Amino acid sequence: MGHSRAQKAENRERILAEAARQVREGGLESVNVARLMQSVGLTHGGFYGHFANRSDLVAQSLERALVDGEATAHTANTAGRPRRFGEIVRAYLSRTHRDARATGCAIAALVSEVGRADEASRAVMEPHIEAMVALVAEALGDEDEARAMAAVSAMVGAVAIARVIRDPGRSNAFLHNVREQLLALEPREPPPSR
Amino acid sequence: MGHSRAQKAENRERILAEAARQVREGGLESVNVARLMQSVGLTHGGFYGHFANRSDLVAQSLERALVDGEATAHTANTAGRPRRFGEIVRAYLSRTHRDARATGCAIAALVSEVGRADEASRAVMEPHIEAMVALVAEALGDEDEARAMAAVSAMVGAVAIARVIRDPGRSNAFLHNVREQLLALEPREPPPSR
DNA sequence: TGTACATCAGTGAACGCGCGTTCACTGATGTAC
DNA sequence: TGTACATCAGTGAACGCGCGTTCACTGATGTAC
Repeated sequence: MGHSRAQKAENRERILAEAARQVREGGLESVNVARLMQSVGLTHGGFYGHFANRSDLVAQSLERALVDGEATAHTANTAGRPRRFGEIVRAYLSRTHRDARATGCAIAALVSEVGRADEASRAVMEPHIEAMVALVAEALGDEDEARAMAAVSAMVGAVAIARVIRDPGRSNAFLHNVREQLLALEPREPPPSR
Repeated sequence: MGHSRAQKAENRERILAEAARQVREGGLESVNVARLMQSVGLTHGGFYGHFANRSDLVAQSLERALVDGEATAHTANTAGRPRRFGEIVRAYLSRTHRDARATGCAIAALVSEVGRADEASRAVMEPHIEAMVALVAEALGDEDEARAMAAVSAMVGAVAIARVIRDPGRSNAFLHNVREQLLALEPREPPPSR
């Protein structure tokens, strides 16, 4: 067995990345130390060499999920900021994103749960919400963030709701309708090109 | 101790109502049989005279939470349908509603959680989402539900997000901004009076 | 460059606690006569 | 209307399982000389 220092860092990394997936897939409470370690090919005892305890891990994996999710959710297939409003909306309100719970936006995956979590967890998610609002406001060319807040609420709400609706057709329709409504919002200053 | 049949029905009722509160306050997984029974003044053993098991209770209390929440969330201080769009939005996106997790809309309290729950739980929430969309569409005077879906997404998303934001001022501002944006949506056919 | 020892990442058995569930029991309710 | 018995709502001890956490141990890595 390779037990080098480099290996340790790499293992910690894999544990955290996997936890970030599991947290989005099953919620904060779904993370199980033994199962998590097993899914990374290690045994549960080693866990405490990487994290103080389960709750430490959960806090860190929430942050990680939020960071990882941002990339997937609105960058989809393009790269780098600043992005066009239409691109963000289309990526976020796509079927792909709806179906990619484990890798998609952690806000949509965990909002209602984090809303009743302890201050620490809320503090972790909060700046990511602000960042998303700022990103959307910028894409809209707005100086104040009012429209962006409404758009972000609608995006997060729609994806979360679309995941509840079992019939694929109706779920798609929901996503589609909200997407069209948002795309009708006009950027204030015309974006770089169109 | 009164153990009459009428008492039993009343007790079941109190257990369910309390579970519906707890489910919204702490999530589906937070319901604890012994604690629930204690909070209703009974002992845990008696629970199984009322429900098949914990998961049966959770399913029923989710439905109950959704029903109870509808009343509180958009009826606020008025009574009966159909309602004006502005009234619904103002009630839903109020600080009162944000702060009333245990008694407010169960969709906002539990969307992201139910989105990854089993088909049964999703089937319980789904018609309540449809009902909310229908209510809003009616209030908007829209024949199709596209705008209503966007409005519902924004309402649910905004309340869930506002519960994450710790600073009361910023949370209020978020709620306020989304509210104003939604109020700008014009009912198509003028409502009964204004 | 090689050897000896210390360090340390990971292992897996064991522990304890919380929690859902069962069950023999109690005492009141309800019913048959 | 009263008595005797059956029913049944609720009690609380006990059980078993899942799960977080600990810890003595192993064997490879890394370092001192």
